Amino acid sequence: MVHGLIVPCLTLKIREKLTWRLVLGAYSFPWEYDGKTGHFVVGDTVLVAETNKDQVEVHVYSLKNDCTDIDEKIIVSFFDLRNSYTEFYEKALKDPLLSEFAKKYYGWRPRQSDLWWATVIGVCQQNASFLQGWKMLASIIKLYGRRILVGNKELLVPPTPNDILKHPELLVQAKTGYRAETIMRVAKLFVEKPSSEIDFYDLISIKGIGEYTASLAMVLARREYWRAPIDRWLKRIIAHVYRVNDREAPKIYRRLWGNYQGLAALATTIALDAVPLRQALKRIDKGKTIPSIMDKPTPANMWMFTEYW
DNA sequence: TGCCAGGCGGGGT
DNA sequence: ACCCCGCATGGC
Repeated sequence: MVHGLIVPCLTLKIREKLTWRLVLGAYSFPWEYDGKTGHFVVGDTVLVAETNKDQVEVHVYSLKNDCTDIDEKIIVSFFDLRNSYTEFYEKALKDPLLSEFAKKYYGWRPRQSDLWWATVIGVCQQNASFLQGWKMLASIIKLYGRRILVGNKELLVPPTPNDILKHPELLVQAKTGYRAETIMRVAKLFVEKPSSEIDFYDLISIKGIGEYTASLAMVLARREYWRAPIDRWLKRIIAHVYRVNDREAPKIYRRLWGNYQGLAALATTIALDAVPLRQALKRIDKGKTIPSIMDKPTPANMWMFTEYW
C-alpha cells in the first residue's frame, strides 16, 4: 500500500470535442474511469478529467508535493491535443471496416501510456484473448497492490519495474504463465536504462519481445502510429476485409494506412469489441463494426465491469 | 477432454 | 525466408 501526498497544481478547461467517453473509457479499468471522471497516473502526476456534457476540465495533481515543472504540456501530450487526427479520420471514413467507427467516434485517440506498462500490456496480449490478457494485467496490478488516494478515490497503480524484480513470484500468481520470464527481462531493462532512452530496438532485442509487442508498445507510449502491430488476429481480418492472402496483409495495410497503421489497428480492436477471430470475421460480414457488446468486458466498456478485475 | 487464443524463439528445411 | 512446434493458462 502506497499513499502519495497529493497536491493540486493546475486546472485546464479543454475546448476540443473528442468523444471523451471513449477517450477516457477505452482500455480503462473501473478505478480509472467511472463514466464521468477519469483518473490517470502520468509520471509523478495524476490527471483527473471531469466531464460535463461535452465540456472537460482536467486537474493536474503532483505526487511529489511540488508543482514546479508542471504545466499544460502534460495534458496536451497525454491527450495529444495538438493533433486533430483529420488525416486519419478522412481515411477511416472511407474504409469498409472503420467507417462506422469513425463516424460515431470521430476524434477519438488513445491516451499516452507509460512505455514500461505499455510493454507489459503487449506481453500479456501474446497468444491470449483480450479477456485473458486484461485479466492478467488487472491481476498484476492488484497483487502488487500499489495505490494512490486522490480525494476519496482510490486509484490502483501498476507495479514499477523494481516491484516486479523484488517479487517475481507474484507474476506467476497473476497467471501470466510463460510470459513471466519476459516481463522480468523487460523490468530489468527499465531498471537499467531510463525509459526516455529506450526505443523499439531495445525492446525487440529482449527475449520474448517480438515485432508485434514492440510495435504495440511504441504505438501506445510514443504515438509511433506508422508502426503496425499486426498479430494473427488482425492479419486474418485484413486478409478477409481487403481480400488478400495473409502473407500480403502487412503490405496492404501499409499501403492503406501509411503513417496511421498503429492507430487503425487500435481502432479495429475497439470497433470489433476485440472478440476472438472467428466471431470477428462473422461480425464484419454482418456489418457490426462498432462496439456493441454489453454483457461482458470489451475495450470500450471494460471500465463498467468491476466484478471481472 | 483437447484445443484454441492479439506471439515468440529455436530448430529444422 | 520460410515452416513447425512447444510453451502456461483459462475457457469452452
